[in-house]
Amino acid sequence: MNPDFYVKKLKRNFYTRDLQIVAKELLGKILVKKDGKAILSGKIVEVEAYDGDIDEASHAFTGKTERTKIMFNEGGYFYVYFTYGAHYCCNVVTGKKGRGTAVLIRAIEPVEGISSMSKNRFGNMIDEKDKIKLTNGPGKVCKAFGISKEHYGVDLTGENIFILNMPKIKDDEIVITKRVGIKKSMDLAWRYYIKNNPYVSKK
DNA sequence: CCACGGATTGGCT
DNA sequence: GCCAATCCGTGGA
Repeated sequence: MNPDFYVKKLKRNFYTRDLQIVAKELLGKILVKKDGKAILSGKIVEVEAYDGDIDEASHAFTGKTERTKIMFNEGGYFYVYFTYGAHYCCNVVTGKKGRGTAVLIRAIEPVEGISSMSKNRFGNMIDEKDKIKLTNGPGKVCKAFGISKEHYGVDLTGENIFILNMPKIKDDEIVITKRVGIKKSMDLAWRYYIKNNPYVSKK
């Protein structure tokens, strides 16, 4: 699908940088999950940044707890949480150890393993017209990729779940808005998505 | 110990 | 557009 020279796994030093930079640069990168022989992958098209220090909407805002402790690790780990009694959401931990920052992956454009994603989401193969519904939301991404609590704390520099490097999306192709679905710190414009991408969850 | 409510989704009015 | 579903982490008693 892509020339080999830029398709390679992101290393620790990508993730340990500043939250907002990592959030923005995650756009266009390819999330990969290996399930035995099966490979699920997709392009990250929408993210949100959460900062435990100054952001009341962040789960890390109240400090380190059993649920949030992975966010205080150095960047490059997976923070998976369960919400509304039904859905998992996945985040990429960023920054230096002790910072409590993470990037929520809100939407993905499927690349490989579309039939597996269909089964995970709907229990069977879907019509082409429904492909858009596979991964256009944070809960949907986790369902499609089969991500749940067992993936809490996974090291993204490992072999099971990782992200492939891709060329940076240009600034004029990135839309920056306020975040979605939160009731605190609503003024912060920490949501980033790829302009005109059909898999973005909301306009 | 117990009550509250959520970084959502999908179905119904 | 509105709202119920449905766990469980969190915080107050």
